[in-house]
Amino acid sequence: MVVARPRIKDVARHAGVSEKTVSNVINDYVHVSDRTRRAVREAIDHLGYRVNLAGRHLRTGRSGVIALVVPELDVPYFAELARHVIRAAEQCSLTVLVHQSGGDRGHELAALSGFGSDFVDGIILSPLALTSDDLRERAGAPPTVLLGELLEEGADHVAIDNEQAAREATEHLIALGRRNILVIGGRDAPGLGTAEARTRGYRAALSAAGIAYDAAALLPVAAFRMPDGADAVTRALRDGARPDALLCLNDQLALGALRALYEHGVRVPEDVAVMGFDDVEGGRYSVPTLSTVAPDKAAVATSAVHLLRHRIDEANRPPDGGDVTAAAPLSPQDRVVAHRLVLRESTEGARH
Amino acid sequence: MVVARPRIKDVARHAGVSEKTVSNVINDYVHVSDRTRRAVREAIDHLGYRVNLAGRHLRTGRSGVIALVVPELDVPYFAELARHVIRAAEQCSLTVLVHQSGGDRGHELAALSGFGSDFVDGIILSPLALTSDDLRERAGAPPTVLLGELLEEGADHVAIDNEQAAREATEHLIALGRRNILVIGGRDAPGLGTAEARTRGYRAALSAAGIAYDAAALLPVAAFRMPDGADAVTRALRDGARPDALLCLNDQLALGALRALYEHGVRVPEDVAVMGFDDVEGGRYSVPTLSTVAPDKAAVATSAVHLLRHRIDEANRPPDGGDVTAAAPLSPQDRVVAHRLVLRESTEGARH
DNA sequence: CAGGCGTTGTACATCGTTGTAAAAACATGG
DNA sequence: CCATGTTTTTACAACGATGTACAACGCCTG
Repeated sequence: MVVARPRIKDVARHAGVSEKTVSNVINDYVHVSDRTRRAVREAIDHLGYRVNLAGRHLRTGRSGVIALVVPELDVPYFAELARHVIRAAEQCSLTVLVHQSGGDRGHELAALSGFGSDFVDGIILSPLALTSDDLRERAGAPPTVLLGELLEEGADHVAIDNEQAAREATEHLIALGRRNILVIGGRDAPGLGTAEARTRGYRAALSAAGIAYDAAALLPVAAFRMPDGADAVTRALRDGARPDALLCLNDQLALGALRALYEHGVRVPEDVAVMGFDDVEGGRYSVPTLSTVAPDKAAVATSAVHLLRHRIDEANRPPDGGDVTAAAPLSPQDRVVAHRLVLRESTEGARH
Repeated sequence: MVVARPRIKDVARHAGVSEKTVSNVINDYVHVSDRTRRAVREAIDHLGYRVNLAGRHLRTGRSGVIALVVPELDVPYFAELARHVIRAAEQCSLTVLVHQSGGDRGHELAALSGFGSDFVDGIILSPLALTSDDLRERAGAPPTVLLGELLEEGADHVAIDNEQAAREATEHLIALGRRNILVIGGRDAPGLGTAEARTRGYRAALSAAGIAYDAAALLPVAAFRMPDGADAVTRALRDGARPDALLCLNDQLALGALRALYEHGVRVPEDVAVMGFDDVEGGRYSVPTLSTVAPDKAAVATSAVHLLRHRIDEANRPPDGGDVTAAAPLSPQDRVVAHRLVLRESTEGARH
């Protein structure tokens, strides 16, 4: 026969105290004598009690679950990021629910306001299709941290300095003597996304080096995945482009590009140097290995999680009894995380 | 000012009915007159009501959340699988919590019995380190579906026919005239894991072709990732092995192996043919592209989710009033999902 | 030793929903 | 018009935990 799981009342009875006292012990309330604390702990261990999260959730309004919303989990960058986020959340006693938006605005919106609001304590969102307007109207939504370029003033976000990173990457290519640099995934809109920021960095580097900028160097892509990178390169070559370098706005595009270049008999890096972004594992084992901009993914994840944790606690503090010492609600945070250039064969060639 | 979210009682008041009636409408209870049903629907829309999952969870004991437990999310196979599982779960109105076990038995055990039991309605577990004993003792755990080789009789599980798949892959290599086939990640234990099953298939193919089996052909790895594949190959070559084919027990090992072979100036497939397992996207763009065993991942995911959904509903049905028509509890299911060989450059060479 | 204060412990109500059981409303047939 | 059966609706009590408010206790001080 299956023994029913013990409840707080069973522990209370077993320890000879009230239910509330057990609750106090569980929640590390200060004013509990060592004697009773020990007794309760013992009862808990003895019965194998563990709190029922449904009850706690209903009572406290917090579930201990946060949502991570990414476009696609099978894009390695997001998978690696998710891994770090889950790890970091664990440290903060949070559990992570992973959602995929498919880069779809509807899904992202739903994530932002909808499904979560009574189930999830907070949201970490890596937006692809959202606009600033969407963000502005998120009333009643749980605390949210955005990953990637800042879309809207009032929101917390965590990212590397994409413009600067792209500039450094481009400067590296220029330093190699390359002048005709195509940008796979580049976008010259005034927009606020990551692609736009990286494109700005590219232009800044060109301009600083006195190289003319040609909008035709930006090759748009439907998605940031390998097939798109391969297609873009194939199309460009067929259209007569003769680049001596590619700045690919993520590693998936770059890996697809490497493949397409190989198929066209173009040597990397001799004929064309290739840079990516993200430093995914695949780029460390490709042929040739891929030079890339490596964001500190662990730092992105921990920053986002800690920031979110802070917001959650903040939102849950008693409605401020005018206590002057109480920390004022934190102003919107822009956390910039470190990145570095990782130079490998696709720009520097094999070591001898 | 923020308006508090409406509760069921607000809807009830607004529609002029009892709370229970609202609940009945929400849950599509049959005996509600069309008139009241409409009125309640209208009130719901008008107030923008949405059920509070905490309350429902506490009352019903079900959260609508299932856990997916994989060793590491940044192994592309698991990321791709997770994507499919999340999709499939969505179809069944289930939400997915992703856990990473790190291939650690402790974590897997915790997943199996611990954290979930009052929070998660069911578990999909891709075990790496669990033993049959661990599985047998999962009392009081929520319904569980295992992915991968069957570890224990009483458990539901979903997998491809790993032994057969490995046999086909090996036969393909043999048909190419290869005789000296190393198995990266091979394991000859009597064990029950996926690696063991694939190794059996390899041996069966050798034996059928009259090729002698040498246990030294099995190259153990610490993990099933690119570095391990590269290391294994490097070590083997240094030790004087001169294989003409590699059967890598997953694509990550294979991609690592490709890189190592390249570094040693070994041509693929001319000198050494390489096969992997899983058909991850990386293998479609590697140089050379990777021949592999492609499991129907979407089918694995949907089978697992549907099976789990079934178990959850089953576990929640009223304790059977002797109704003869009630479906008997399903016996443990072994679902075998289709796979196929995908032949690419790493065994067949480039097309001309 | 009364009075005051800070520490420990408890009774009770409550979070939002749904199952139970029974009442109310409605139909049907004699 | 009443007995009978079938819908439709409702009151009430849970589910398990914790916040509030207060009682009990010990200790110190005057």
